Formats: sequence, structure tokens, C-alpha cells
Amino acid sequence: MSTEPRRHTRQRAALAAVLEETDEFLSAQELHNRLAGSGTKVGLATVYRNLQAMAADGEVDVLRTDDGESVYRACSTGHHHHLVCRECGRTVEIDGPAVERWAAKVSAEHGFTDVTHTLEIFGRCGDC
Amino acid sequence: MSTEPRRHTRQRAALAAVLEETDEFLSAQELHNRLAGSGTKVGLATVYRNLQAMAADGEVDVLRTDDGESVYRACSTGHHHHLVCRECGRTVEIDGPAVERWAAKVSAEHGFTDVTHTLEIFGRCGDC
DNA sequence: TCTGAGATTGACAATCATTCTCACTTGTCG
DNA sequence: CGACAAGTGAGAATGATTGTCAATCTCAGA
Repeated sequence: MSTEPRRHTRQRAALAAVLEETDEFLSAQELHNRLAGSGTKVGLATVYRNLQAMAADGEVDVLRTDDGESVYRACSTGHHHHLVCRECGRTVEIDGPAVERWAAKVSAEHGFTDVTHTLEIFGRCGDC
Repeated sequence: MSTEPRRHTRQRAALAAVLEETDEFLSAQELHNRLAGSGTKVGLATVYRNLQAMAADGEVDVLRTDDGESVYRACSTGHHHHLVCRECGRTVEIDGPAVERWAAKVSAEHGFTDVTHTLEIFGRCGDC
């Protein structure tokens, strides 16, 4: 598969730990702040590098906020989508077999192959 | 509704014209280049401002490429999604009533209101 | 048609997330 | 134990997008 062997470093462990602590999507900058706050000094570039690697290996989900910032979140493995509260950031992982099927069908009808898709739902959750 | 009255300017007309000429999603920078190429000098900032305004009024669709660039495309009015070829950029507008319903249902089940969603499908088209 | 108020523009500076550079550090493996 | 490449960090560099503000242009009204 894709997962290249990666070394085990203090920085990566700290980053993974911070990601595990929350349900929300966090920006690289925010993650960097939290790391600094929890006593572990990690370079911003390192945060970005690891986030990229983890995303490539499917260990975290990435999505873009409306203002173009990338936000990251630890995720259970497997393909799924997100329902995100635009007020508080609360995130619900959702699953839509029907949508997957629909996407595959539409793609095929138009002769597209090797397809992937992105689907995110934004709204205001009950608490906001 | 939302559509604020906007003045008719040479720059906006030129921008709209360039957008009408193609089926592909173009970046603001690319649009700026084409404008310069077609003899109409328009400031880059103006391109951005108009693109934003047009997007807000639903005259163009916006989406983010994987590397975070915003790309724009003239679109028929109404809510729809896109099937984009990642090789040649060819775009097919698609419609998915079932998906709309599904999104609404899932959102409601989790107590979310005022929801919007984004859905794009990327693949390789038959010609690529 | 003429005019004034205010919207719009353009050149360029400023922002800001992200990436690059490169010397230094540290896992990993024989 | 070494050595060597992967990993790191500080800061510079990049590059898309936004802000600034004086000059220009639209358009409603006279």
C-alpha cells in the first residue's frame, strides 16, 4: 500500500496526542499553539510536514474552511463524510452508502473513471 | 433577495465575457491573464472583487483546488454539483435530488439547521 | 445634457497560511 | 558502537488573496 515506513519521533507523537484530544477540526496553526501550550516545542514546519504525511496515510481527515485554511482531525479509518457546525466546530462523522453509489453511477454515466469525491455539510448544531 | 444592485462597468463585462468563453474552472490569476491577453487591462484586485461579488450572487461557481487555489466558472443558475476531470478540467454539471434529500435528512437527524453542503466529484474523463 | 455623490477601479503594500532551505539532531540498523 | 539518512527547527521565501486610498467612472436626478 501507500504507507511508507516513518520514524517514531517525539514531535509526531505529541501531534498525534493533541489530535486525539479533540473532536473538532483544527488548523495547523491552532495545533501548533496547543503543542506549545502543552510544553512540547515543535516547529511549525514540522507540524505541517507531519500533518501532510498523516493525511496521505489516511490517519487524519483534511478539509478546507471557507477562507481557505486547511483543518485537520483524527478520524476513524474508512471513507466517510462530515457534518460540521459552523458556529462551534462540533463534528459528526456520517456515512452515506446511497451517496457513494449515486456518485459512482453518475461518474460512470459520463464516462469518468478513477473517481473520488468530497462531501461536507455545514450547518448550525442544536446547541448553537 | 441577496442581489445588491451593481453598476455596469467595462471591467466586469470583460470578466463576464471571459468566463462565458469556457467550460473549465479558471483561477483568478488565469482570468486576469486572459483579460490582459484580450487587450482589456483590468487590475488583479478588481478581478478578485468582482469574482467575489458574482459568486455571492450565484453568477459563478467557486471551488478550491487541492492546492488551495480558488477557481471560478460561469454556471447556469440553480443549485448543482460538479463532475470534474482532473486531467483536462472538463466539467459536467450534475444534479442530485436524492443527495439533497439525504443531506437534509442527515442534518435534521443530528439537530443541525441552516445547512449547506459542498459536493464535488473528481475523476478522469473518457477522453483522458 | 450636465452634475454631484458615491460606487468602482488600479497600483501597490500588507497579510497570512504554507512551503522551502539548510545546518543540525536523532532514530534505525548493521 | 557508529554511520547515515530521515526528521527537525528557525527563519526566509512564496504566492494567493485582501486592504488602502486617491483617481476615475456610473448613473439618478435636475
